[in-house]
Amino acid sequence: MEKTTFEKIYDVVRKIPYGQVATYGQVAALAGNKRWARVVGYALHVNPDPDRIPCYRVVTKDGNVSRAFAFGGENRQIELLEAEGIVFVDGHVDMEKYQWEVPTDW
DNA sequence: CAGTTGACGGCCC
DNA sequence: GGGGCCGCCAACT
Repeated sequence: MEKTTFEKIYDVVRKIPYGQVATYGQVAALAGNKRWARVVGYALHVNPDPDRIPCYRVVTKDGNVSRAFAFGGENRQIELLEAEGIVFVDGHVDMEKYQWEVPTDW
C-alpha cells in the first residue's frame, strides 16, 4: 500500500496538535520534501476529509491564512484558530509562539 | 500524452 | 524596504 504524496501531507496536517499551527513549508518538509509547498496547497485544496484534516491550522510562512480558503470563509479559519487559543495580530499569527514543533518522535 | 494550474517559498531586482 | 519573478513537484483537464 503506497501512500500518495497527498496522503502523506494529510497525515502530517492531521498530526498538528491543538492550539498550534504549521506553515505550508513545514508541512511539506514533514511530508517529505520542502519543495512540496505548492503541492501542500493543492492537497489541502482538494481536502477530501475536512472533518479530520484541520487545514485551518496550516498557514503561510508569514503566519497569514490563505485567502483562497473555501470551506467556510477566510474569517472562519481565523475564528477556529482563535478558538484554540491562537492570537491573531493584524490578521497574522505569532509564528514564533504558535508554530508547531515537530516531536522528537519524528 | 502534454500543457496548465495551484491554499507557496525563496531569491532577485 | 517593497514588489515581482522564478522554481519545485504533483494533480487536473
